[in-house]
Amino acid sequence: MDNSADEMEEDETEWQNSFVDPAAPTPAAAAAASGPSVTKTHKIILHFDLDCFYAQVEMIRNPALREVPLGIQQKYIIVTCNYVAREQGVTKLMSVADAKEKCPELALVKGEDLTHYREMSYKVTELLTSYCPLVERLGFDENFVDVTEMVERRLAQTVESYKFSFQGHVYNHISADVQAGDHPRLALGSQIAAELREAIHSKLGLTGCAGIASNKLLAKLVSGTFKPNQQTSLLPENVSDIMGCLSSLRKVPGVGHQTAKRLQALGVVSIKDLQLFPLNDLVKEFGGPTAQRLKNLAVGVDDSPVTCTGAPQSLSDEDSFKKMTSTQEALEKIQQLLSSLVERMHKDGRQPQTFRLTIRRYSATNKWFSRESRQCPIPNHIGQKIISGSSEDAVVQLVPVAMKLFHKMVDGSTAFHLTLINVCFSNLQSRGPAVSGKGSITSFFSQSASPRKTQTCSSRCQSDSSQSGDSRLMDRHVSTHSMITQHKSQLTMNSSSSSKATLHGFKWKQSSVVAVEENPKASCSTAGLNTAETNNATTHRLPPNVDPEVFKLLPEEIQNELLSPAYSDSLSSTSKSSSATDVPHISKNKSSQPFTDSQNVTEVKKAANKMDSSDTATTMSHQWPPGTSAVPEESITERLSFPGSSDCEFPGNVDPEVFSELPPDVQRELTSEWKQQKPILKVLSARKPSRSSMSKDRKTAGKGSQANSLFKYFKPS
DNA sequence: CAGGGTAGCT
DNA sequence: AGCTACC
Repeated sequence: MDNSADEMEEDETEWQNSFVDPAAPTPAAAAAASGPSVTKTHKIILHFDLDCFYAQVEMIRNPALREVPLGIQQKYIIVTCNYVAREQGVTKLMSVADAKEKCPELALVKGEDLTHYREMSYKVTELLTSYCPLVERLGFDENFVDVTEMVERRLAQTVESYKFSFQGHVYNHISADVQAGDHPRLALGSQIAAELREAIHSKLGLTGCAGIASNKLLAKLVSGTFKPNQQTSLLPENVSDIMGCLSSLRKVPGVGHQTAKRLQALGVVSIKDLQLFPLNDLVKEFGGPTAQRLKNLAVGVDDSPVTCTGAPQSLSDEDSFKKMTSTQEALEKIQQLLSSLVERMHKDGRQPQTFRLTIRRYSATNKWFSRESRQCPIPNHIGQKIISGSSEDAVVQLVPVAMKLFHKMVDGSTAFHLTLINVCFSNLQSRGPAVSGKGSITSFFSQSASPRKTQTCSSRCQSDSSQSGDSRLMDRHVSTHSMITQHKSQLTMNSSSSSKATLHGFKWKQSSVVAVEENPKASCSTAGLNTAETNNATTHRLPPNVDPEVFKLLPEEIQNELLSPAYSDSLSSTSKSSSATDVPHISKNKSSQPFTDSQNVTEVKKAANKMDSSDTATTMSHQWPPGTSAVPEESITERLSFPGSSDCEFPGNVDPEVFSELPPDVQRELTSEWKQQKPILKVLSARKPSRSSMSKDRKTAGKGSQANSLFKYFKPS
């Protein structure tokens, strides 16, 4: 069941190997194990895809929602829905009207504010990153992980070949010849995938699918073959099967609408068409590189590396609407968007150098895409205000800047009709001690300074957990993985503890999530209380003169020595309280009343209990020992927020206790009323809705705009 | 396409 | 600045 013990000897040699010859990706170890193919350097890529992500996040926030059909609504469409709703015929991207027709009982949660999703999304990425540094995000709910090196290490230290069994499904699996060729590595990959999925579940409460294959394309394609909460490995001999099964070229990631249309014009509609289509003709249409890439994709070849995503390169906020026809409306919308964007930017900690405004105009024909944008540098003094937390000032000074850009696109004196406005900060710079020229891994260590792309992550992973004498649980990685915590702080991944700044923008610095630790039981109930203590737990900052690339290759004790001064900072988690659009949650339609409030509590608990036991992987050939399945029960129940919970935001004159005694339908009605009345505009601090924000602090900004009045921007100048 | 993000190439 | 792609 577990690795027998082969111990730290192994580790040491590993370290030395890496240290001595950092350039060779897989040194002796690779050759040692299994077979001839060494140079081939077949990669093992994992693709993770969380199940109905937004719905899961909402179900964690309010577990009562687990039992009812739930849709996440943005404007008039259901962007995703839970599996209860899917059973009733609701699908992604269905209109609210259609969805309600299919399922009158559908509970709806507004999902336009992405805050919670974004936060959870980064927690997942961070968690994965803490096990293996090569992680690439794709949207909020998918991640690629290159585990090639981790696999090699395990291969090198595993003697018993019978251990190479697959976890989860194997695509089109027929023969059980698990020994051949790449199978052992894929099998190890599937074991890692299972462990990572389990970690995501136990630490974050989320379920998802994984695909295991030799490249990103294949991993992604195969991950969807068994849908909720399962995983599938793809053997090389079945690559053509999975490619052949694709119903159209559009199913190939990388072939979008436009590309598909151009191919269609050439008479290429199926995968097979593309496989057989002469490369030369393809080159004429797409150019060399793209043509080759397309041909490769058609046969399941994809050499694109897993590229560390790191912290986002831009932050944006947008809103769409049916029609906007006046400059006044635009001004207000821009102001509103800027307020939340500036706050987010502040939490990120980096200073944006560029601002961009984009719009979408209505036009009966050609109504789909076509956005226009204008951008400009952000004056330093404004940037400073953003990072220093003078958010209101920053907004006040940015609004005129934005309006200038607006008027470069929109002539305020003639009629217009807009359907979307987007504001964006980009060219994000981290101030802070010299990020070594490389622009690399440093970021993962530094706490206030930049993340940045860490190109390709230098191809080598550092230690993973694997040394485990017996707990093959990667939890052990806490000790080997450098910047993780040293002692078991039990922090709880989830929040409620808060840190002023540096949130998910880049949590990269020190994976907070991972600090959650054996003893999940204890952690959560105390989470809310302990935060002050747990927060300054332990992260380390690399001494300035230490090259991180080198650092990570060092043996653990040396690392520890280098790091000895404590670290500060916050663990992830966010002060939820600040979000105005936060709460009310169940917006329902009349016809049904899912729960009464007394039920509410018990239902919620039930739901939480169900959680873990129910779905782990399916055809797993072997299950976790009972004890290891770390149940996040408390952490889940802690998060609940239904009417009456402290999570809820009530108008000032409403006593939550009283509120909770009201009949549920009354609660709902009140809740939705408040929601509608509450303008999205988050009031930045505890301040009054100071409408007058613009009038104070007139600094005669270096150039343009005395902020005296914004009216001058109503017209083009 | 919807919706609210992202990233990369040109 | 725009397009294409991804979720």
